[in-house]
Formats: sequence, structure tokens, C-alpha cells
Amino acid sequence: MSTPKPRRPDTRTRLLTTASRMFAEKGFQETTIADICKQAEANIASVNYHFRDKENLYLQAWRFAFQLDLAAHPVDGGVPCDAPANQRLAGRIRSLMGRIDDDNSHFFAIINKEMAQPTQLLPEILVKEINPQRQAMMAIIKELLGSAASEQNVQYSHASIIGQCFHFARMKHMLANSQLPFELPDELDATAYTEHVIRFSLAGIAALRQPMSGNGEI
Amino acid sequence: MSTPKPRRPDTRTRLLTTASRMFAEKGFQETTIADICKQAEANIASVNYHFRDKENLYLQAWRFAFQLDLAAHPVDGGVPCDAPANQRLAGRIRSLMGRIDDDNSHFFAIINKEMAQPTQLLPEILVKEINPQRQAMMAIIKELLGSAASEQNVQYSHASIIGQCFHFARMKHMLANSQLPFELPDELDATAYTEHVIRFSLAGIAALRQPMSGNGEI
DNA sequence: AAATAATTCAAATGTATATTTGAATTATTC
DNA sequence: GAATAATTCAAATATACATTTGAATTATTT
Repeated sequence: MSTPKPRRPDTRTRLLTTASRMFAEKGFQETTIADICKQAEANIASVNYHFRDKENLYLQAWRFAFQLDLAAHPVDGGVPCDAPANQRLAGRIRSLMGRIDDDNSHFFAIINKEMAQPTQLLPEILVKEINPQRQAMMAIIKELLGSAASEQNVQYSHASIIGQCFHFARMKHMLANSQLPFELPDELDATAYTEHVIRFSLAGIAALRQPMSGNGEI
Repeated sequence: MSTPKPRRPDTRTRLLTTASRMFAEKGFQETTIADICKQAEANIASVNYHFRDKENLYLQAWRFAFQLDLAAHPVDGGVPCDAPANQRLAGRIRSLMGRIDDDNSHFFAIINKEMAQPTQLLPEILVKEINPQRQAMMAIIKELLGSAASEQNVQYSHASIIGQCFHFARMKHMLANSQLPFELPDELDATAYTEHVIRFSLAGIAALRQPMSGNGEI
């Protein structure tokens, strides 16, 4: 009989796994080394032994989480690159939302925290991970905008899409963490909201191609 | 000669002013009483004397900031309530963005922090301040959606709009605080982005009224 | 102006938590 | 299997803060 052996991972790995989850839940400041070690069933000194200090553990934990997320959710959403632009955009939005909705993906939770309370990690994340994805999505948006593809239209449309996605991330996180005395967003259905964002955004982009009908005015 | 007398405000007021600014900048945890007192030119013990403890100062500072914000930016954006729905929506979006862009308005910065790292303050803010505004904006969206005004369409459209606005708040805050080695959003023009959000969102809402053309598909 | 209350102040105390230490244990190499 | 390196451990140390204290000062009342 082949022994499957679900062996207990080594201390370093347990720390990374636990830390990424806890940092995602409570942020850098509010997560204590003592808590991480307790949940990871490791000694209090193991963080300093394996990672030098808390800040470095935070950095490594984020990278660790990022690798897992990316493997589980390819950024193009599985849409081939010769597909029409609207499908490619939809694929990317679905991938983004998939990562946000995946409870094992701590990518966005950590970024969300970072954006509210930046550490030295944020600039690295932005440059190395966020910016490339941003450029790729903006290229698609540019295609969709056609002759209306001014730099500003492209950037703002991108911001509109990302903003909608991040908002879901925040809602989800808030509901999960804070013990709210009521339910704010009655429906927190990731799939339905994802399709809404796609439809809403494609219409928004399409409208930018029109010669500018009265907006805000009648 | 009438003496204008720009007198130094009393300790309590100086603490509230300084605290609301600092909490907005760095959040509850990362702001120390010592820092607040130094900047407010008050003694270290004055917080405990005037506000019992740090948490209560935080609460009072938020209320203080909220009052100022609301006075400076009426929520309806000055649009009369008998104006057409798209204008009323535009008014509310402009008011929202106005508050976000106003450097003396610490309302959103604090909420932003709260959403990432909730304290006991968050539930109160949501119930008392956010929810009423949310209901008002959703009523307008409902009008605009007409026969397509399902509960889900209304909620999701609202989320789309708020998400876009909050995203600007985050961008602005990130650029202001973190020392980024580059400029992410090339244009951080609040007015231009506001008009973009209005146009983008009205088109998104209008699209929901259509029988459902292929979205994401061709 | 004396008496009383409110406020400010510098220093002390308490607490939470990151980090270090050196011995004990386990794994790896020769 | 002895020697060496890697890892774990409980306890000690260090640091950053919030909070308290009681005296000193200022403002208010009578």
C-alpha cells in the first residue's frame, strides 16, 4: 500500500502558511509573533531563527501567498490572447474576482491592508506585481476604446474596474472580520457581482466612444 | 478697530483637530498619544484628562471631523430634489468626491482605515452615517434603472459607484503617504475623474436596462 | 483677595510584545 | 557512532506605549 503520508510540514513552512493567513486577517501591526507561533505550533523564537525578524517574515509570507494565488488563478482567466478584447477583459476581471473571493488567497487582503497602512512592502508589490497587470489590462481597455483611447480615458476606465473589484474585497473582508450588527450588502455573491462588473464596465467603456452625450446634465 | 483675534484654541480643541488629522493619516494603532500631544502642543497627560483614553479620543475626533466635512460638502451636492434622477446622482457623486479630495476632510481617510482594520467605531459609522447615504443613493439608482430595478441590480450598481470613488481615495492616500519610487496613476485630477465616474456609471446603469446583450461573450 | 475648581505638567508605573540568549534537543555528516 | 551542525525551547531582556499620579499652576467663584 502506497503510504500517502500527509506529513506535518516543517516549522518554516508552518510559519509561512500561518503568518500569511493571519497577516491577511489582521494586518502587520495587529498580528503578534506570539499569536503566529501559537497557531503554527512553533516556539516563540522560531520566527527570529528562520526569518530574522517580524518584518522579514511578513515579506516572505506575502511572497509565499502570492505564489499560491497566482498558481490557482492565472491572470488572463484562461482566455486565449487572440480572443476578442471584451472577452479578454472579462477573463481578467473573472480572474481578479476569483482571487478576491478565494478564501485561501490572501493576496488581496494583504494588499488591501498595505494600501490603508503602507509598510516598506507596498512599493515593491506595486512595482513588481501590480504594475505589470495594470499595463496588461490597460492595453485591452485601449483596444476597446478605439479612437477614444486617450491616456486619461484608459487610466480612468482601469481605475473604474479595479475600484469595483476592490470594493467587493473590502465588503467581504469587513463582513468576515468585524461583527456587524446587521448585513450591509444583502447579496455577497461573487459570481453574480463579477458578471455585473463586466457588463457595467463594458457599457461604461463603450459610452466613452460616444461623442459625449449630456452626462450629469439632462 | 475690531480685533480679529485668531486666538489659539483651547487644549481640547487642539487635540481634536490634531488627532483627527493624524488618525486619518496613520490610523488608530500607528498614531501614538505622545505624537498627537507633541503636535497639538499639549501635555502627554491631557488626552487622559480630556478624553479618558485613546480610544475615546479617536471616537470624538472622528465625530469632530465628520461634522466639519458634512458642513463643507452637503450630501446632495446642491442639486434640488425635484431635479431629474441622473442630475441628482451626479450631485451625490460630486459631493462624495469633493469630500474625498478635500485635504481638510478626514472622513474618508478614517473610514478607509476602519474598513481595513475595524475598531468598535466601524459599526457605529456604518449604521449611523453610511447606511442612510447608501439608501438615498440607491433610491436614485432605482429610479434610473426603471423596470430593471431588481434589488440586486440596485445594490450592485451602488457598489460599482462607491467602489470607483473609494478607489480614488485610496490612490490619493497612497501617493500622499507612502514614498513611492514612481507615479502610478499619472493623472490624479479629482474633477476629471469625478466626471468620468458619472459618465461611466450612468452608461453602466443604462446598460442594465437593455435586455442583456452579450457581455463577456462577443 | 481668599477659596475652590479646573487644568497643566514631569515623572513614575504598568503592560504588551519584539527580540535575544544559552542550554537542550534533534538531525546530519564524517 | 562520534562529531558537528541545525533546530527547538523556556526564560530573560529590551522597547515602545498607554495610563496614572500627585504636585504645580492657572482660572473661576464667592
